[in-house]
Amino acid sequence: MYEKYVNILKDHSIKITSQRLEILKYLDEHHTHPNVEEIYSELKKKHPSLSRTTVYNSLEILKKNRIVQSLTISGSELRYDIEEGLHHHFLCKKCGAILDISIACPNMDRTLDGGHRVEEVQGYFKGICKNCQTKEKGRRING
Amino acid sequence: MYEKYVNILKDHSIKITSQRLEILKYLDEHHTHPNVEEIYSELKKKHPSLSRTTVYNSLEILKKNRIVQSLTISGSELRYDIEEGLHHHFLCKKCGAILDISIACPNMDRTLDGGHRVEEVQGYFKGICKNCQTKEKGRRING
DNA sequence: GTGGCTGCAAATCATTTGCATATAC
DNA sequence: GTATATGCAAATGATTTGCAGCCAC
Repeated sequence: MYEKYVNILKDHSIKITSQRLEILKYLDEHHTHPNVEEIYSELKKKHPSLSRTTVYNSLEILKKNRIVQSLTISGSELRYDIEEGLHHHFLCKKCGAILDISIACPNMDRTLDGGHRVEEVQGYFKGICKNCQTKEKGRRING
Repeated sequence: MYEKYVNILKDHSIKITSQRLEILKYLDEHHTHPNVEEIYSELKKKHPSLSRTTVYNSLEILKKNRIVQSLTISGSELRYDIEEGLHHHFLCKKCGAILDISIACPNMDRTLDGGHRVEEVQGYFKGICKNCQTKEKGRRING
């Protein structure tokens, strides 16, 4: 059950601990771009001794190994995401949901403006998601 | 001298105060994407009574009126930028500089993935800037 | 004249740090 | 057995809030 995650850690020569496995599993199973608090409080239910510090530490080492990435799209806290190929993100200003966006942006993967070497690319889109637009319409008197 | 900024505020029906004019002028004259602390400590020199709260408040009202935008690229604090047409940003992981990037990303200005309405777009690129690459080379024994 | 703005101090929230204990290898 | 990870509590840093006095309109 945890084999997949054990292997990921082994492949990167990261020491295997139950906390790291749980955090990795959580991110693999929840593509909701959770923040530290969400990961912490959710995992704390099953593993009451878990500390926030460990969540921070574990995410940091996973990030250094490019197994996860952190997003600054929300502005107030970091959000985490399993690395699964380049994709971008949409933040709904109404419900706060962060959604994966699959559009390709050309020109994103090379040297920029005369020589800046690019190592990471993140495209952030903000607006109102489909779902919240539907709700808006339903609430109005005249469509 | 402040006419330009007075007019910008007037155009948006924002009450004119010397603090707002100074902050707007600072952002117009410094395209370095400063954080609150930089704006505050720089302006404090000439206007010792200035408070951080006012810098926060002023930036907030300028942002609501789309005169400035805030960037989350640094991850630890907000950076501010005069709004001057869509452009993207590059963060140098070595020297911390944030540079304007002028490449155009197609597909960025429309409804996404079946209906999400996009109102803001920010493209963040991170890596090593041209200048820091030059320094790196100079420091090595063998090019 | 008054509602909105400024500036101060205290509060809040995410994250980091220091350190003693526990655990993977 | 030892270096590294965990967990706790305290510290830090950016931002927000509450509030009294001030100023633009």
